[in-house]
Amino acid sequence: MTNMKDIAKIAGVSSATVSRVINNNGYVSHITRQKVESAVEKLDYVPNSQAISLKKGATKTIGIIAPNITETITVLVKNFTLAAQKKGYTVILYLTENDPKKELNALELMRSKQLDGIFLIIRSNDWSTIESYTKYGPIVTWQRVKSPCISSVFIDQYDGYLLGLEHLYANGCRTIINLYSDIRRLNTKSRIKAYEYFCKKYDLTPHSPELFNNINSIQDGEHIAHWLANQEIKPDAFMTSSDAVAAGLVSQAKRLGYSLPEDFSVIGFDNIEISHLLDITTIDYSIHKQAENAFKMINNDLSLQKLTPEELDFTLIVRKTTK
Amino acid sequence: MTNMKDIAKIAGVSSATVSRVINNNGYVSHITRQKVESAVEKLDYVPNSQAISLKKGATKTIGIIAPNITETITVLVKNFTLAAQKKGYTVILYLTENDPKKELNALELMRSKQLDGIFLIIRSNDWSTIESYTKYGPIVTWQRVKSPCISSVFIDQYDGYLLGLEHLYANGCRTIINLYSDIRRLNTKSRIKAYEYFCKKYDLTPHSPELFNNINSIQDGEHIAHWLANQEIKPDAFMTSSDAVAAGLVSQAKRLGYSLPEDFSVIGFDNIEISHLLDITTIDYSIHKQAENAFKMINNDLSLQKLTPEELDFTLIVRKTTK
DNA sequence: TTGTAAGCGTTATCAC
DNA sequence: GTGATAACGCTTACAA
Repeated sequence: MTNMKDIAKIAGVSSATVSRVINNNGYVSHITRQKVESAVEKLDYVPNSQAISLKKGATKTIGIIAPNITETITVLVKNFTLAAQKKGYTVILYLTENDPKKELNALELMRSKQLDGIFLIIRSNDWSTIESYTKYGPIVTWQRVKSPCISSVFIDQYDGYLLGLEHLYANGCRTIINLYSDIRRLNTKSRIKAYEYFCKKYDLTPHSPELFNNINSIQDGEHIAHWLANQEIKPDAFMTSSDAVAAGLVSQAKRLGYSLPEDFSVIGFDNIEISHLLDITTIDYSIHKQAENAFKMINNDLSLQKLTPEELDFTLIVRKTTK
Repeated sequence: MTNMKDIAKIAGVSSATVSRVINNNGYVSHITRQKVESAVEKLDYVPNSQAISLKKGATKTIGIIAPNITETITVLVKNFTLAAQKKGYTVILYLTENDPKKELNALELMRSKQLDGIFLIIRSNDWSTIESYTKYGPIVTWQRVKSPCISSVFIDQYDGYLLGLEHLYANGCRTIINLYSDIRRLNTKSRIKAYEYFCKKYDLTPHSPELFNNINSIQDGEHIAHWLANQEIKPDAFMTSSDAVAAGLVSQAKRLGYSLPEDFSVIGFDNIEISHLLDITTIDYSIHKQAENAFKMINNDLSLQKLTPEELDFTLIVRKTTK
C-alpha cells in the first residue's frame, strides 16, 4: 500500500509536509501543496486510519450495544447512526443476546481503544460493572439509571402512561389491565405509580402489578389474548408497555374472533411502524429524538463542539383499538 | 494508559516476551509467563487494538452497508452480525440513505484500512465503481450481480415466485396482479419470467410489468389498496415482491372495508414478523441463512479457516390472505 | 527461552 | 515554510 513516504518521495518533500497538506495544518507554500496534491492523485493515496488512530489515541468510532434488534431498537440504531455519521463518526454494532459476557466484550472494545464512546441501549450487567468502564470513555444509556458517570436519554414515562389511562377512562373503560414489562425496573415503577394515582383519582380498585409482569414480546401479547379468552369476567381495556405486546395481543385477539374496540380496548407504547399497520392507539415519545440526544451527549463528552439536546414529549396517537 | 513496556518493566522481561505471553506465541518458560501474567493483572493491562491493527494490516472489522434499516434488512444485519461476532469480528454499520456519496464514504473505509471486508446489502453506485474497491478487500452483496470480483448471496427468485403463483391458481385466482419492485433489476426480471411462464402454462393473458413498477414500501402497498377501490373490474389476487408491500396493501384494504381472502388474495415475500402478525400468506426464503452465508463468504476470503455456506430453499407459508 | 531492534503509517515538536 | 525525528503500542525476524 502506498503511504506518506511514497508521496513525499514523489513530491520531493518530507512526509511532515505531506501531513500538513493532507490535514490543512500549518504553513505550506502554494507550490509545494500542488506538488503534494498531484502526487496524492497520481498514487491514489489514502491515509491509513489505523496509524492515525494510534497516533491520536482516538478512533472516531462509537459502539451501539443492544441485546438484539427489535423494531424499537431499530429506530434507536438508525437515528443514532445517522447522527453519528453526520459528525464523521463511524458506528459499531454489538449484539449481546442478553449475555453479560458478550456485553463485557463490547465494553472491552472501549478499553482497548477501539471505541471512543458507547451507546448502551439495554444493559445486561450490573450498573456498577458498567460504571467501571466509564473511565475509558463516555457511556450513555436508553434505560433509566441514577449514576454520576453514566448518562441516560431516559424520560420518565409517568406522564405518557397517564395520558393513555385517561384516554381509556374518557371512553368508558373502568376495568383496565396493565401489562408490565418488568416490575423491578424503574421505568415500570413509574407506570405503576401512574396507574395507582389514576385509580385513586377515579375511585377504581387497582389490580396487583405482579399479575401481569414480564410481558415483553409479541408472543407474550398473543398469550394474553388466549388468557383473555378463558376469562369469565373480562376486562374492558389493556394498557401495555410496548407496541410489540399490543400488536401480539391485538392480532391474536382478532384471530380468536374478537373485534376491537367493541369487545375491549388496547393502547400500545412507542408508536412504531407496527402500531400504524395494525391501527393500534399508542403513545408516541419521540424515540428518534432520544437516539439523537444519545449521540449528542456522547459527542459533547468527546468533542469541544457542543450539541444541544432536544426536548422530548408525549403524544397520544388515537387509532382503532380505542373508542 | 498502561502499555507493554510498563508490563515488561514490572515483570522484569522485554516487551517481546510480554507479547509472546499475551498471544500464546512462541516459547515462554512457565515462570516468566507467570510473572508477566501477574503484571498484566496488577496493572489492569489491555493491548491497544489500534497498534495491533496497524502492525498486522488487518482490523478484524467488517462493514455492513445498507440504505436504511427495513425489517428485512434487520434480519440480515442481525444474523450477519451474530455470525461475525462468533468468529471474533466486529461489525460496522453504515447507512447510506441511497446516497451514492455516502456509500463511497463507506467503501473508502476499506481503502483506508478500517475495514477488512464489506457486506453491501443494497448498493447505490454502479457495480463498476463498487468493483474497483474489491482490490482493498472482499465485497459480498445481497443483490444479484454478475461480477468476477463481487460475490452475492442472491438466490434466483423464479422458483419462489412461481410457488406463490401456483398457489393462487390452485385456489381459483385467474386475474393476478404482480406488484414489482423495480423492473430493471434482475431479481424482478426473474419474477416477470416466472409470471410469463405461468400465464402461458394456464393460458392466461399477462398484464404488462410496467403497470405496477416501483412498488416497494408499506406506503406503496397502501396506495395500491386505494387504487383497487377505484377500479370497476377488480383483480382477484396480488402477488407482491415483499411482505412490506403486502402488509401495506392488506392493512389499508381492511381499513377500506375489504375482507381477505374473500374479496381478493395477497401473497407476500420474505416471511418477516409482520407477515405473521397480519396473517399474510408469504414465501420464505431463509434470509437469515443468506446473512450467514454472506459472512461465510467474506470470512473465506479473509481467513484460512474455511466455512461452508448453507443451501437455501423456498417455502410457501399459507396464512389467511389466500384461500 | 529470551532480548534487541526494525518497522507498521501517522502526527507533532523542534530546529533551521 | 520545511525537514528531521521522536513518539504512538505492538509484532516479529534475528541474535544470543
